[in-house]
Amino acid sequence: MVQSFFQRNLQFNRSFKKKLNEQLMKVGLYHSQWSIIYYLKQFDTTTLVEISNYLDVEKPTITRTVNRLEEQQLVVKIPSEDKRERRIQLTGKGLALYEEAKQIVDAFERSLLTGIPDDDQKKTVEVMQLLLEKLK
Amino acid sequence: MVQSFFQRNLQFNRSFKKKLNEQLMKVGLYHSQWSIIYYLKQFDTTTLVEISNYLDVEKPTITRTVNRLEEQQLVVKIPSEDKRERRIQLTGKGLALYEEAKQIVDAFERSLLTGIPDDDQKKTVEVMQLLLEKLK
DNA sequence: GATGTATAGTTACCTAGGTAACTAATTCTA
DNA sequence: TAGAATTAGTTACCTAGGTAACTATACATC
Repeated sequence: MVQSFFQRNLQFNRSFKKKLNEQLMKVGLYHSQWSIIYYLKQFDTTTLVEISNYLDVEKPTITRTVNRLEEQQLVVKIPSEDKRERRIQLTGKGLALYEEAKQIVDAFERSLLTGIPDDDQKKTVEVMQLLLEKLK
Repeated sequence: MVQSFFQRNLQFNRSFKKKLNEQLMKVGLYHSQWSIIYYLKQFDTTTLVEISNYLDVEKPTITRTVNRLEEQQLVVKIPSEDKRERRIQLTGKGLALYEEAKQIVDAFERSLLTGIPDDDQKKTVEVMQLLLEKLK
């Protein structure tokens, strides 16, 4: 049975998330938590809406994941001047975990990408980017 | 902020599933239900384990989705000689829905892929396939 | 033939995504 | 400036993925 372009992508994605979760288990994180921690590291303080826009994930999903990070004391929510929003920030513990997780994720991604020519990687990213734009 | 190869793939995948679900809503299906119906159409009768192996999705997930298809009377479970297994089959209603959904999915996928050169598509599939094998 | 192992499927429970509808605060506008 | 519209975030509830542990049947082996 021939698999369509998209079926293949769905399948790759399931496997990738599974293995990435396995790796991140070493530091007690899930991949969605990692995405948020990674974003927070780059931007110091941010809001739920900013995370939602950047990751293109709906707000309720982000709310839930951030709450779990807060329970683990990896982030704190700081009241803002605009009383609607609360600025989210990595704690010391969160920053330390970032460093640990970064090693793991980098090694994992490198191990997957080695042996795949740069041109092929670039072309694939181009195609994904184009498809993403067409979806919107 | 530069997005990694994999972050981009995760994002594309979220958007793709979202839009595919929107399309399939027209016939009251979710994309995971569609994957199973599509597989059943090709193989006439099959088992839960076969579906699980082919889609590379764990058994409990398949169990749940197949049960929902059964509730909608799109599939039936037929007792087998081997009393452990139950062979799963599309009903008439399921087959009719397959035809409807196929039109929708084909049109959706075509609209996304038009304008993307065949070579680029092929290269992308190659890369995904290679990455998938490396994951195992 | 009894016992141990493998297989099909289910149940319970976890995270990750979504939508709809809501509150509270802010901003826009007539 | 009062009222309308927008925005930040939350709550409730849906499907989709996962793991662990279980039952029942089948098969293998001693």
